[in-house]
Amino acid sequence: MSARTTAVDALTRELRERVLDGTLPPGTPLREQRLATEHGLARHTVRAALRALAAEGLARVEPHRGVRVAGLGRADLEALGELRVALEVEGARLALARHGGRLPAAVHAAARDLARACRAADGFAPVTEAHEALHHALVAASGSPRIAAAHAGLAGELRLFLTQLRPAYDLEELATQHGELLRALERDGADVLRAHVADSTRRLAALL
Amino acid sequence: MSARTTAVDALTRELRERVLDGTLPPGTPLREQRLATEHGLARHTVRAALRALAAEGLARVEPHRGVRVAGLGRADLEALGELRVALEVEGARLALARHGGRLPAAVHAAARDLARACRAADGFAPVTEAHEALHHALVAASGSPRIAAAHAGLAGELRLFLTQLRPAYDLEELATQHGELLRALERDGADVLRAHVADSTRRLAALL
DNA sequence: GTGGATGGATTGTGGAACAATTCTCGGATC
DNA sequence: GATCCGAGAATTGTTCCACAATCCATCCAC
Repeated sequence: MSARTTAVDALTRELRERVLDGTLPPGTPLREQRLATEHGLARHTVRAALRALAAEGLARVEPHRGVRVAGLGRADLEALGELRVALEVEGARLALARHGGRLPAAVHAAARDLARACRAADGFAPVTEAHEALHHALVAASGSPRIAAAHAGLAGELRLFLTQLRPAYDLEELATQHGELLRALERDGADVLRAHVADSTRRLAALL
Repeated sequence: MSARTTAVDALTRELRERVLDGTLPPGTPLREQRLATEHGLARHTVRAALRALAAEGLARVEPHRGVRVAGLGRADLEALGELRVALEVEGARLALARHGGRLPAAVHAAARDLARACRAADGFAPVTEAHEALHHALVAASGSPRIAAAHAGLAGELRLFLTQLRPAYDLEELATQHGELLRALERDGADVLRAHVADSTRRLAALL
């Protein structure tokens, strides 16, 4: 029951939600005074929340000019994809090394969850969530907290792209494709992930 | 000439310096009121600077308990090393791919600078600086801004370890070792970096 | 000793104000 | 008409002060 959360955390969470669900489109200016009065908070609190949001890559702050919801371009998407490749490939490599060339049960479970979400087909959000969870489970299985943390920090940005682009995914294909991905990882090693992530980045870039 | 910088930036910079040169040893509590009066600033300003420092990994903030200079343990060092490997290996891979299997002139120049700094032997700082610059030049040559940015964000933390450990490096060896590293990269590909970084991490860990 | 009360220190937040900077827009100039 | 310019508005950066919430150390009762 305890509202075990600070005011700036609460505001950060709400703003993050609104950015990610598209209520606040990219480029929208986030004025301190306006947000403060709207939420019944002090400007300092709003400021802190805005900086936190910027640290997640969901907003950009220009000194003396305010902060606005982060916009996205093809270059940003590609750069983000390259960073994801770096983290996921090395994460997968460590995960495989730690578990004798196999992937741990948590990863396979995440793949099953994704398949289930694809079949259920009740909305887009559960699928992207399960997809994100699978990729993160893979990285988390590396046992490397910093790689996992860096990867988790990218989740928001990635979702920002997804909510903007609403890609036309074939859900059936998405499920089987990831099942095959896990098999290929255990058979051929971590590098097969490179093509997988690069391909999904390419698909998104095509929508820009 | 313009002091084209905000107060919080200035304080962040000063605190960063003091943390990195060892004036503020790990574990030192950074009290808001104390820093505010000492520097003639408002507590809010100090708070912002402390959050910025924490975002760089140089301080840790515990809610309602304040922030203190980041301490380091073996686990932290190893986790940092794994993240560096992820970024540097993929960065090097992209750099080689972009330049037809070679490394661009900027990287070779950085290696020469390192060799020069090692021979000059006037202090430790120039060597670690040149060493950092070489590794970053390698990653920057990837042309991937996000990978480069993530790598740059690790520089502070890495230096925090170095200033604490003062490893006994054979400077002659350091220079030749990195010259050989570049040759090996161009000959055998990016993966040779893994052993290089892992080895240097191991050396540091041995001092803990 | 163990298990609280209690008070001091520190962080979290609010409110108002002012300086510094950027933005806006109506004129003056060409 | 287009461009430059300056005054005022809007917004951010910062200070000061206050108070609630939380944590911490110490002392007391048992």
